[in-house]
Amino acid sequence: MTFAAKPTPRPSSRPPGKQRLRLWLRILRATRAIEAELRERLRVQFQMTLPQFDVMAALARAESGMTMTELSRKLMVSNGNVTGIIDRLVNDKLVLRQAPAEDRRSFVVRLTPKGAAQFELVARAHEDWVNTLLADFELDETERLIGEFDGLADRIRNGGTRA
Amino acid sequence: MTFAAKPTPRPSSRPPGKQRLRLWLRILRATRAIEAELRERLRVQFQMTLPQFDVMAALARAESGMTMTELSRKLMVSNGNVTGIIDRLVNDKLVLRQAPAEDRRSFVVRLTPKGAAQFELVARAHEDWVNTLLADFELDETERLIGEFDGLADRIRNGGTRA
DNA sequence: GGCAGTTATTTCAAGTATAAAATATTCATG
DNA sequence: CATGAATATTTTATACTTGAAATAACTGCC
Repeated sequence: MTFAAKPTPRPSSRPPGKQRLRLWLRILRATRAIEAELRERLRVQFQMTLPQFDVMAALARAESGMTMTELSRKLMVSNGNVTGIIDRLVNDKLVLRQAPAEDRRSFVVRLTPKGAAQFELVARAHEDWVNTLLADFELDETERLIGEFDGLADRIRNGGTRA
Repeated sequence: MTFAAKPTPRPSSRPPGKQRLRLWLRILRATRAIEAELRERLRVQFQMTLPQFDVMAALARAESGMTMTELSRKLMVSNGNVTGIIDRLVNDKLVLRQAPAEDRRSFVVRLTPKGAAQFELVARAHEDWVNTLLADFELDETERLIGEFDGLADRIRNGGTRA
């Protein structure tokens, strides 16, 4: 049996390799490129911003609406931020706030019929765009990556609080 | 918010069109979680924003400085955006603009000695943070993912302009 | 030389983003 | 049932972000 043919410095005690950093930078660049592309298409074809679409997508999946805090956590943006996005969507009559009787601190936010109808349209296009943009990934490759990224966000969130 | 393990709805039975969308949403969430964590640590430990760090990182790698446009392309943010970030860094004496003699339209931006020294400090911490946050990925897994994400941003960018 | 077209940067308006403070409400507990 | 802690949202100040328009400077061509 032979050891590595490569001139590795020290296999056992590798210094904090830069590989994960390299991976992070690549993921970051790819994410930004995809977001830029989606943002541009949403703007040109549907006169809608990406955050607005994100909010509507979350609401479309929530049968009984969501509170501001739930939206904030789901989308991983600050709570103060959600206020402004919802304000504009309410202004455009795509979303409405309703006050639940049991807790007057909170609002439940949901899509209006107009909002739901418009979202259906946009969502179809959006899914196609993502399929095109990620066409590099074959089906089984996609499955494997889904597994590798699954729960990562939550682990980072929960692990990060103690450090 | 609860994160009950999903019942794994038999991947093969899902329409293939949705898989890439699912992958995209997971990548997006993970990226946002990592960015939030890095931003928080930069703020608390170094009183620095993430975009400012990104700019300094790009400059630290560029021996002879970069122009505004080069920075904008490298970081994939709009050109107008770079102006404000550089303004603040110049104000903090971490970066300086210098006018090249041959083209008076452009500036070359580079780190000051103070900026370079500070960046060294921050970069070490940043690398450790990323290593910790991406600790889920083993070395060979990391290598494979680097390969899969390599060039994706550029392909999206170049392919996206004509569509 | 003069002028059209391109390139580099800044400015602008609007929207997004954060953290922290302020408000309002609910809950637990004594 | 008072009151202090916790929760939900908005407000505020600052920073980031974009796309488009405005400036300024370079290039090529006649």
